[in-house]
Amino acid sequence: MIPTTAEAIKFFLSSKGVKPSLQRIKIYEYLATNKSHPTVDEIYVALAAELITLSKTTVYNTLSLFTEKNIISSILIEENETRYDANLTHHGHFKCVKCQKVYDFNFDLSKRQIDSLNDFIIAEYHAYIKGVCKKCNKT
Amino acid sequence: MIPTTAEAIKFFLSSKGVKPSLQRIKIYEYLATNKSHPTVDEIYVALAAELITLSKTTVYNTLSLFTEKNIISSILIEENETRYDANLTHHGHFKCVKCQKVYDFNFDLSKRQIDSLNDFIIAEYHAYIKGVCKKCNKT
DNA sequence: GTATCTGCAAAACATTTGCAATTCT
DNA sequence: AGAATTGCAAATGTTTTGCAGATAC
Repeated sequence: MIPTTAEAIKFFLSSKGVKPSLQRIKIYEYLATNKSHPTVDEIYVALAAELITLSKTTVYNTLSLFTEKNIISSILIEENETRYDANLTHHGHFKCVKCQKVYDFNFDLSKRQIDSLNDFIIAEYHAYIKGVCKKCNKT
Repeated sequence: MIPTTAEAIKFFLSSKGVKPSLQRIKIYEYLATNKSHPTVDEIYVALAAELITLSKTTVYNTLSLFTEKNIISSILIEENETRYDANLTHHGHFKCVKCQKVYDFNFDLSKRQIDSLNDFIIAEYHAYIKGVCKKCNKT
C-alpha cells in the first residue's frame, strides 16, 4: 500500500534510503494523495502555498531522487511534460485530449509474453492511450 | 506498405493532401528507410548535408504536418525528445538504456479489451518498454 | 563541524512563433 | 500575382547545473 500520512511516509522514505526532509515528505504526500499524475509545475504550485521558500529545483531534485530509488515512476504521455505517479503497480494511463485529465486503466504489460524481447533485460513497462474521455464525450 | 522511392512518396503524400515539396519528400524518405525512430535533430543533421539550406523549423513544421495528417506517428520514450515513426501498424517500442537504440516489438494494445475505458473514444495506442538490449547484455 | 539538502540565478536544450524571403503554379 | 512553403532570429518553456547559504546529525 502507498503510505499517505506524514509518519508513514517518513518511515517509508527512510526504508528506501532517502532522508525524510520536510520537502521530500510533502512532495511524496502530494503524489500519494493526488492520483492526478501531476507535472513538476503542478506539484510546485500546489506546495509553494504551504512551503513558501520551496524552489522548483528542489521539486526536480526530489522527483529525480525518488525515481532513481524506485519510490515513484515517471510517465510520458505528452511532449514537454513529465508526470509522476506514486502508484508502482503495473497499470496504463489514458490522457483525454479535451480535458487533459489522465486516467488510470487496468492493464499489465509485464504479463504478456513478447518473443522479440527474449534475452532483453526489462526494467520498465509502460502503456498509454490517448483519446476523449467519457465525460468530454457526452458534452 | 510504406513507400520508399521518391516517386512513390510523392504520390503517397499527394494522396494524403500534402504537397510533395523536396523537403517533405526527403524527410519522409528518411523516416521510411531509417527504421531507427529518429529525433528531430537526427533527421535534421542527416538531411542538412544534402539539403544545405534546410532549417530545423522546416523539419519541425513537416513532422507536425505529417503527424496531423496521420502520415507518421510520434513516439515518447524519453523525456525531452520526441521520436518519429513512419510505421503506422500497431507495435511497441523498446529503448535500451545503454546503447540508446530503439527496437520495435510485436504487440497490439488495440486488440486488448480494457473495461475501464468503455465509452471512451480512443485515438492512439502506445506501449513502450525500457531496459537493456540483447547486445548490450552480452557485453 | 562536516555531510547533506535547499534554493537562487544562470545555462542548456527542445520546441514554437513572427515574419520576411523564396518558390510554385 | 497570389498562395503556400521555407528558413532565420527571437521567444518560450522545461529541465539542468553551479554554487552559496541553510540545515541536520
